[in-house]
Amino acid sequence: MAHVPHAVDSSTRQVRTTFNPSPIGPPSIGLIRAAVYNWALARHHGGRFVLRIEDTDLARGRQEYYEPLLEVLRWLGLDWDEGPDVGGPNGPYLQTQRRPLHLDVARQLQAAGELYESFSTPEEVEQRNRAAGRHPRMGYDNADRDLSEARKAALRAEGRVPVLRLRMPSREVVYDDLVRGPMVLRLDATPDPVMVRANGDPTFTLANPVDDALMGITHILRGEDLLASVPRHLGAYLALERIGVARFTPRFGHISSVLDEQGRPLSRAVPDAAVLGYRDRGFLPEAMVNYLASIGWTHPSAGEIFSAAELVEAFDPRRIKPRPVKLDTKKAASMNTAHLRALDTERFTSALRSFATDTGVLPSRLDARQRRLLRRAAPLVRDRARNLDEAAGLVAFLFQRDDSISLQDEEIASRVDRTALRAAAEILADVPEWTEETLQVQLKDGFGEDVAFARAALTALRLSITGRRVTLPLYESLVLLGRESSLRRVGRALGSPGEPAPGSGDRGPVGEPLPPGGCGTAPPRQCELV
RNA sequence: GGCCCCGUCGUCUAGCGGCCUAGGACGCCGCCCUCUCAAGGCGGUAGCGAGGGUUCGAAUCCCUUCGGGGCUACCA
Repeated sequence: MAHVPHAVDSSTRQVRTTFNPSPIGPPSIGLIRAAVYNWALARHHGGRFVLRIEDTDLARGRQEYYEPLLEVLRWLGLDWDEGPDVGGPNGPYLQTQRRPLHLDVARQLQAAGELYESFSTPEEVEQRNRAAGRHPRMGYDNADRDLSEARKAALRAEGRVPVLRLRMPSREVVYDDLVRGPMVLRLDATPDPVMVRANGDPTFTLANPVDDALMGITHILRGEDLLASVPRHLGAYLALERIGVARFTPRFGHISSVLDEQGRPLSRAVPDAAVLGYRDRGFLPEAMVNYLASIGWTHPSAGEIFSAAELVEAFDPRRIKPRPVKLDTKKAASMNTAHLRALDTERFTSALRSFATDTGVLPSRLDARQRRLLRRAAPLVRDRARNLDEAAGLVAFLFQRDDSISLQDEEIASRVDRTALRAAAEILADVPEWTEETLQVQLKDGFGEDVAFARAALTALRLSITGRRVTLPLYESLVLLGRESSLRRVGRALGSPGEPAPGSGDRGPVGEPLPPGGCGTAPPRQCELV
């Protein structure tokens, strides 16, 4: 007979969701996607988002992965209401510190007869399965459920130490998955699971439900690999409810795994799996949240590009696709571009500035002139860079010293047509006023009808003032850089007297940051002092 | 072996019995813009795994089958 577990009524109970990662590797796409969903669910309902670190796997858990976990969540703006750093009334939030709690609950469970001592070793279980003609991988056969005290004493006398197993109820339940809908589960098809190991350690099957129960978690969105352990968890909650530790069974939702390009479950070895890597490659946090949420979830009306606020507003776990999804970094990149273009100048400038500072393209302190430069360049950059990394590259030339622009790169050097550049330099030298319009008119007039020559000259000009092939629009770049610096850079490219010739090799590398208060367009004297 | 999940263009996705000769996005291909690298604009390519039902009508419901994945631990 089917039995519906005590359901959570989200209309009367505050929604409390949780994210409980194990720090066993760099935070991955799949893992953080779960965080996004749980966070969005809590925020959607005006509930609480609880962070708990399941660091009990000492063998695999590493302290070095703990901090990156919090770092990712902070970067993405997935703020937690309870957990490490912020505390809360249901702590501690590090699972290793909750061991006394787990063991105390285990004692209560055992006293109530929910847990029993089991002496069978895995080898014995397998032997019994074979002997009985069952498949060896059938699992534990519940053989120790009703051992007499005398028998237990005898086994103990042999030096055996028992594990504590949960007595699974023999009944069917209708389990309604938050993302997959209802399914019928036979709880007794699952062998009685170990809750406390022989060495006294609690297992995940005990610790996880106990912690979630104690923390009042109402909804849990987790990986589909845990779908198979739902019966065990349901059994655990039923027992916890009976002894009064849990007041209800939370709702579970199982999200699919993320696959690599070949369709294999994403492993930590895949570089693109690491979320922080995207940040380092110039992703905007809002774009990352968008992409993460988009792995299997679609906004009902906003289209593919949506903000965190829109995600929260519309989030419904039933819209999460249950099927596995391949990682698509190109799609992620295009989303990032879309978010970048959507930024207003203010926000774009500050995003660019902090990224460029972190990557060393900009000095950590900008003077007023540099700030103005950055601000003026920002709108130009925003409409052509596809990510912050490119954006930083596009503005780099404005903050480099004139003598650090390198044309050494073969690829670049070969594109500099010296004759055409000389012609451009001559025109530039006589430009009456240094504005986009004037520059454009003068240069165009100067080149006459020869399109190929004009193209060569403009290319050479771009290369010599920026040292890069892909740049901001040329005339704007010249104006931004200023007459002095522009002419000096062109002169250097031509190898003017007194200046090192191209390829002479004594210039700093492209991208070399200026010292604080650098001198991109400052008077020559100051620059040469540096 | 058992239990469970999943299956629409290359990829992600819309679709929840007629609006679908299947829509969108990314990718890819092509074109346009251009006396500058880009960025951008426009267009094209391509899919309901298969077979049976149910129905006037199925991508949508049912069954079977094939394929992919998970679990079957004193890992989490």
